Formats: sequence, structure tokens, C-alpha cells
Amino acid sequence: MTLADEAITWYDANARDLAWRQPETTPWGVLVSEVMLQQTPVVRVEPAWRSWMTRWPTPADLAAEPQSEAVRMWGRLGYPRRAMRLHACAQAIVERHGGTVPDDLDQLLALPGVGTYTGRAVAAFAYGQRHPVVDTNVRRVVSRVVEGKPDAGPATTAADLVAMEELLPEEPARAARASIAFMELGAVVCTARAPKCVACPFHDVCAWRLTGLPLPDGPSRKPQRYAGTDRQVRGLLLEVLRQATGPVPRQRLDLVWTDEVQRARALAGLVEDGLVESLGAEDFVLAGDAPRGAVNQLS
DNA sequence: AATCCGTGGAC
DNA sequence: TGTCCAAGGAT
Repeated sequence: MTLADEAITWYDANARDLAWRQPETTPWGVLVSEVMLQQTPVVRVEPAWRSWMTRWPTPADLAAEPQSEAVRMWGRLGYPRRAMRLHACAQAIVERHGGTVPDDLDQLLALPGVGTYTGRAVAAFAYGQRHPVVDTNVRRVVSRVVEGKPDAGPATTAADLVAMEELLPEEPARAARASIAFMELGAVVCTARAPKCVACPFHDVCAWRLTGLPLPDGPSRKPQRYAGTDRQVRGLLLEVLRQATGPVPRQRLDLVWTDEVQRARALAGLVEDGLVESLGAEDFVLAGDAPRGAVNQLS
């Protein structure tokens, strides 16, 4: 039995029954799930995915609505520009691909918000193709089991893709299943903290365990701060704009954060990023909410 | 390559 | 409480 075979056997018996894993899920449904799962936990994605797919069952359904509706529907999943890009992605799918999610990896990678992980995930999980799919879970599992290291590097590298490719079975559908199995293993057993080695199918072959579960060496990389950052201020501003049904006066936005300089910088950033539009200089809306022709192009 | 980009739950 | 981290992407 290869590692992939072991992983698949384990997955067949232990896979979570997630909404987007139902056989009737469309490639669009897979794509939406993958974008939502970028840095957001499964438990928070499930209800959002159901609502999203009910409202916009196809790319054309989403593409026909303003971006602001996508950002509102996104709610508090975090990183709202993912919603913006998913909306742009739906429009690109309609324009370039006649409303069908492409099955070609290069075409997938050309879509807004679709990077190395997401493009491969859609090609493999929606279309059953044989591509290595490497996310944080896969990197951690391979790092521990194969390399004996407690943690993987911070981002997917070309070397990671090659290493994973060599672990995959030849048959495409089975390769895709191996990838989802490695991911699931990393998500529920070989977790970042407190891994459940007793429940792991690699218990007896894991290089990390066989060398005594060594701790990470060297300084860990800097934790990302959140409190007090522009990201927090942007989040507060956007929350107000999501709730609003009409233009929001600047004075209302002034209430969310006392530091005027930082507040102004955060708001300008949201406009720069295309999440917010200004109406005149004193009113703001979620981008897409503005009546046609009402947007002040300069500020 | 390093940083930025939201949010909430577990410890 | 503060820290860590959760199916990344873009620049």
C-alpha cells in the first residue's frame, strides 16, 4: 500500500459529510466552496455556501447582479475582496467561457481570485483531473510523514507540487481522491496543534512520529496582528456599508474608529481596492450600489 | 520574498 | 487576555 492508498482507505471511512461534497454539486459549487474556504474554517463556510448556492446556482446568476450584493451575501466570512473577485470571476466565466466553469487548469488560473491552490482544486475535485492539489493541510502532512519536520513552509512552492505529484496514483479520479484524502487528514487528524496521531493511518510510518515528534526549531515567524490594524478598521467600515441600504454619510463612518488618520487611510484603501465607492466627497456606498453615473471618479 | 488582506473560535 | 490558526491570492 502506498501512502495515497492508505489515505484513500482512511478517507473512505472517515470523510466528513460536507455540503459541497455531495455528488450533485456542480463545478461552480466546488469553485465557490474553494474560494470561501480560503482562510475561513469549514464550520463558518457551510451555511454561507448553502445560502450562496441557493441564490446564485450558476455563474450567470451571480454575474447578473451588482458586486455589492456579493459582498453583502459574503457577510462576515472575512477578506471581502474574495467576494469581489468571485463576482468578477463569475463575470469572466460568462464572458470567456459561456457561463461554464472551465475545466482547463490554465484557464482556471486566469480567473480572478483563482490561484495555484484553487485552480488545481477545481480541476481535480470538480473535473477529476490528475493535478497535485497542495494546501496548508497537505503541506503539513507531507512535511511530517515524509520529511519528519513538524511544520511546512509558509506557502506552496513548485517543489511542493512536484513532491505531491510523485505521491499521486496514476488514475486521475483516484489521484483527485488521494488529494482530498490528504487534505482531510491534515484538517481533522494531522492538525497544526495537538495532532491525533493515535487515529492516523500513517501512525507506524510517520517520520515525524518515529523520531519522537520533535518541536519546530528556530524562531517561528511573526504572528499576524489584527487589533488596531487597518484591517480591523476596514472591517468596521465595511460592516456599516454592508448594512446600509442607501448612501452612508462620512459622519456615520467617522463613528467606527477614533483615529482620524487611520480611518481615512482605511477608507481610501477600500475605495482603491474597488470595494467602496464615493458619491461626491461626503457619501459612500458599497461598490455596485451607486446609481449609474453617480460615482465620483476622482475621490 | 515579505506583506497585506477579515473574522471568530479554541486554548 | 493574547496567541495561534483556519482548503490562499495578489502584489
